[in-house]
Amino acid sequence: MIQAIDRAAKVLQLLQGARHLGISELSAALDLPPSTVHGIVASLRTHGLVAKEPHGKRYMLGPALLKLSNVYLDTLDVRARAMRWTRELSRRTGLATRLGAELFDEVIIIEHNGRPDGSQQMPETGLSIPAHASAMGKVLLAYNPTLAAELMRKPLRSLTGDTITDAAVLTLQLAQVAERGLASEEQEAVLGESSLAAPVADRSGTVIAAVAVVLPSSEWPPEDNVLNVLRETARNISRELGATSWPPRVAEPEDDSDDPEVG
Amino acid sequence: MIQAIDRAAKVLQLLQGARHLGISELSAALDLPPSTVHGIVASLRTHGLVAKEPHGKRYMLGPALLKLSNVYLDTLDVRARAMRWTRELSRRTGLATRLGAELFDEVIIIEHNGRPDGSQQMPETGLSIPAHASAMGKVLLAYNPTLAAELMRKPLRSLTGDTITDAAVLTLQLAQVAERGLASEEQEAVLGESSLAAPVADRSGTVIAAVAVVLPSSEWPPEDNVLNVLRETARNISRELGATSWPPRVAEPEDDSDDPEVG
DNA sequence: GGTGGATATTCGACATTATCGAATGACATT
DNA sequence: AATGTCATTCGATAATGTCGAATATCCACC
Repeated sequence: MIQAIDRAAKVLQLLQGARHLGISELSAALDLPPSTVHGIVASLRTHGLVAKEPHGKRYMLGPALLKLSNVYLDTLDVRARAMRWTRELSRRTGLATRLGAELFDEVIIIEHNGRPDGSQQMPETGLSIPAHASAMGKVLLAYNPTLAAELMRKPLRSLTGDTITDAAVLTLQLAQVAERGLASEEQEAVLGESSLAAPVADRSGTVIAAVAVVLPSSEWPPEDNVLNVLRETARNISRELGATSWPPRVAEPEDDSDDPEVG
Repeated sequence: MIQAIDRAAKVLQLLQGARHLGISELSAALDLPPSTVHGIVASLRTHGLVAKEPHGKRYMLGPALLKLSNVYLDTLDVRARAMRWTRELSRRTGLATRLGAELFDEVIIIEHNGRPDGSQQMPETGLSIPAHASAMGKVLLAYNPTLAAELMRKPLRSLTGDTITDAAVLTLQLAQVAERGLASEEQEAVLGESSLAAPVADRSGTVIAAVAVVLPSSEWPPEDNVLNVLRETARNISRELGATSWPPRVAEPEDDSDDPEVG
């Protein structure tokens, strides 16, 4: 781990959390001298990863991140392949759909289709949700025991009254998810919103993403039809990626322990 | 400039261009030993800024960038304030609209509204266009001589047959843009697509963004009405940001020479 | 199915490199 | 107008990242 890069990344993370920070604030948060932080920020700035506030002296995230992120999305094979299927899923169920990938202890939405009812909806691509509070997250965790173990080393943060905060309960659910090839969540992340997710596997059988349908809790539980169409969608995407069987098998915990590969 | 951070940023840039690269390819591109590059990539990877291909040994951009970029967009005051105005602009003109910010020698689209005709259109947020080939870019350059000078130090890349590649011609246009408070571009970036842009200023009178309408070249030139509504939109956004006059004045070249602040 | 080549990865000594503290400069606030 | 806060610059020190050789791993070809 290269120290300077680690510190630079931490600066980005801090700005991600606080939006606007001055050198002294960063300096305090990182427990580093202001001059050191200044050097780091200046370096990030020359690459557009950080920008100075128009007239204040605080710093914020920079525009280069937007460009990088756009390329990131383009790079994702799953996303390109999944798009037509998630659109169809949305059409056939009348529900909003999501495609999510793992980002440490969160799920990040890499594709989103609003409900096809024409109502004005916020695009959700780029949002991230704590994995343990999300149906997609449960899917990703269920098929990746290493990740699940890592996640449960810290206490589970509560987002609503219904968020699972007990590791034992979560573990139990994950086992069921792996068995059924389907995860659900009722108002565990957002009040009034529930979801259902299924695993997407690639050629090697590794689960690399999750598809989900999102529905108002007032419409819970969903019809069997929704479950079937969701499953079918996950299987179709997986097949298009070269997976031979579905639902996939749970990966063996790797001896090579650190963070799992993402794609 | 901290060396390690500079190199890390270059790795991100390379991955932005090539999507998938192995250590040896990066090593060759950066002219650094593989072990050094490996260390850099490993550091970026622990922060999710870079990810390993699911089963290959090459690397790609990581999901953390998507999250950062989402926060970046949320951070932008201009964007939040401009949204209702650009939507109205789109509605009143029947055209696609964009809001753009400066990213070195490019303009990056930070907000996009498709044509309100209901046709299927690709979201453009996050796309970047060489500044000299874009109406928004011309606006940003016209009000920032330092940036314009910097940009013309390298030859201007041609994107279509109509792209301005002659610095003298561009300089002339920029002067006109600053005078009129309006820039235009006919198929200089994309064949069949032309656009018109106006400056957005903040409280201090600094031009921090540009609004644009995009129209098929077949509909060129636009009606006077479009020009007026565009101007009105730019003025309204600027006023909402606290600008007192519009169009803004051209900033004096700063003695403090390096890259201008972005917001 | 076995072998060879290429590529990624690990490790430790060295010297380059980033770090830090003090001094300066800019700003805002009283 | 003066004082405090904060960002920024600069140069010496030693901690840090860099590099090359050795090893492991993966692929492709035979």
